[in-house]
Amino acid sequence: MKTMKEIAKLAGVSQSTVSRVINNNPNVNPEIRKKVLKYIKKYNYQPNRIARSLVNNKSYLIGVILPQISNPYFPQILESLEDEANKYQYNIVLAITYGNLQREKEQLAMLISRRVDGIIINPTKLSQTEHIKAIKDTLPVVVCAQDLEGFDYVTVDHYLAGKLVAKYLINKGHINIGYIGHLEDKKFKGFYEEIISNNLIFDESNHLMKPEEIYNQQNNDTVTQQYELLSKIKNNNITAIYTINDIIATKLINLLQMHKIRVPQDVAIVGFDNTLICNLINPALTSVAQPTREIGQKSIEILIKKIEIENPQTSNIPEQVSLLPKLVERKST
Amino acid sequence: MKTMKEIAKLAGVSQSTVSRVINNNPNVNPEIRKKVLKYIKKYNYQPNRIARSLVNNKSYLIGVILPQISNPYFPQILESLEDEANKYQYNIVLAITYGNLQREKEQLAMLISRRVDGIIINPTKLSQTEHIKAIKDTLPVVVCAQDLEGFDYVTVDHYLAGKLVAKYLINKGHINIGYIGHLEDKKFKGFYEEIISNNLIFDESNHLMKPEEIYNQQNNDTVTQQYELLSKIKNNNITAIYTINDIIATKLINLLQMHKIRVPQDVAIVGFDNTLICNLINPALTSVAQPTREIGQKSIEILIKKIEIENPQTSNIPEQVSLLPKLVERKST
DNA sequence: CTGAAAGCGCTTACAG
DNA sequence: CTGAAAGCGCTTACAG
Repeated sequence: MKTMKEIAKLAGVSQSTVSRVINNNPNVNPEIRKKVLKYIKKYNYQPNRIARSLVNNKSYLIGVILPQISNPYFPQILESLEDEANKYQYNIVLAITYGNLQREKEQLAMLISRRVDGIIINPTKLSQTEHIKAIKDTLPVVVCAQDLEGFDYVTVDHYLAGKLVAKYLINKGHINIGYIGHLEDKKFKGFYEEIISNNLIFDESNHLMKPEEIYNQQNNDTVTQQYELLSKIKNNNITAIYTINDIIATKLINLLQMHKIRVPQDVAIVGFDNTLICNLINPALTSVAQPTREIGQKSIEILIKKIEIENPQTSNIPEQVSLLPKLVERKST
Repeated sequence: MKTMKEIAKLAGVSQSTVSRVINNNPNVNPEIRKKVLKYIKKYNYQPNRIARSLVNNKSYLIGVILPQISNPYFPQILESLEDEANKYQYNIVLAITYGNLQREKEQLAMLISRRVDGIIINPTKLSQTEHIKAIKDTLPVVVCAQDLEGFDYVTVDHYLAGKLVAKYLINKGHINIGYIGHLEDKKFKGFYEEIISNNLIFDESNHLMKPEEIYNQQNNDTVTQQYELLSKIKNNNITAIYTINDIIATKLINLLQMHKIRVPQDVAIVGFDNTLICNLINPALTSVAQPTREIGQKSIEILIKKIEIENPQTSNIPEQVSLLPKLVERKST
């Protein structure tokens, strides 16, 4: 691979001039520009962006840290991040943590060492983020698809999503609605408050189980305590169930059908994430869609705004965006 | 962020010495090393890898070019690539082409300009690869999850996979087996030859349709000419169908069930890729598993071997690895 | 419009 | 064991 110096020599000009041609600096004699371009083309010269980064103190690289990408939800976001970053001439260095906090720290150090211009992160553990906080005054950081106080973030509004599901099901006439998920989840909070504000009841008997009791994400295995679940549904006259993701919802539908409980006639089911699974199963699954494309786009937009701003101190108020969820209705409700 | 020069000044030593400490060069007085390390820790100094890359002419970056990652198959491979690269201290720059050849060329130029040490690519169009060939004498390239003559590659053996499916179905007693896919596909070639070598028949009536006739990958839409398909199956007494991916297989199962054709009693179905969908639908889908983890690992291993070899000319024979497919039997057959 | 020179933050012979 | 110096491939004032 030729260097700029070699191209300069071949064209009989100085390195400065070649640099000016490469960077479209108008102060170049058109004749000379043409000659230089000829040699650039002839040797298929590509300027070394590493050298350029060193001079400009800017890598045009964005580090993206994700816990995993085998769940179909993250690839959608990653694709959107990559696509949007490209529009601004940035590229993505991918760092996966596999749910391991130590690895997240190492990946963070690696990205800093590589002098990425900014970082997009979906934190591995929302309760342990000191190491991320520690760098955010040095390097722009945007939290993606999670809301984390003190940070810039872009996420779907989980609280509203919960409300949306409750409203929809109540509107359909359901008065006794079950939930499979964690009670601390904001997806639940909005759901719960909507139920209560409609003078309906949600107590322990409506909290059917935790997600890990029906499906083990690690080894992809079903671990249901079936009979407990089924009796809870029957004994409490549950007619609709809100689940925290499409996989859980699908496992649930299979289980119910196996026991001759019809979906949606006996029990309606709502999933979350609106993955491609929804259209593949029978009945097709009603699910809450996250605007993954917008999440990716907005994350990049905010990050690049922070990168290219002159004095970072002025904009100390974090930009926090909660996008609207959308309920996609299908046959399961 | 501090520089090496500043750390040197603080520690009262030369920059060379700090460099030696950073690089674990044994020729450093233990006392001095300790002192230098103290300042490195104190200021949380991280050496600038961009500068290092410029000196060493080595970026420890691998470019990965994929057509997309929203299909659940690619993330598995990408995860494996990232994980394996990390073990060798390399990181991944992600480049997605979205099935666009022009974009593939741009991404390739970008990666060259960034001076990645090597490229892993799943080509967007197998019929148009001149631009990839053009760079492979300059930069190590490994083709991933495809077999492309003239290149190093790592893939599952599609031919064997086809044979495997045919053998399995014939062994189950099926004598009239349908296929949904393209006839040029190697997945079909092995399948076909196995059928023929068992003195069974495969003619036009067994080629049920092309994949794009049952499912449009672009807009995620079902476009079946249902009646044509159903009558082909009935009129020809097809009792088993081999499809080229799990999504098509699932669409097919839904269609059959809608028309009261039972799976597997009336028609057995085999998918391809063994994605998470297989366990979610009813009946669970028998599918050909690709060893995605091994594909990723082996791709990185070969690439890094090529990167770190002294004279690239000697190893002009491309390394081509075809890994064994595995048939995962479930309820659909 | 053009070129010589300094400098980005490192590594690495070389001399001592 | 240590430091001064050259150099990696660029960009960018500066002088002309």
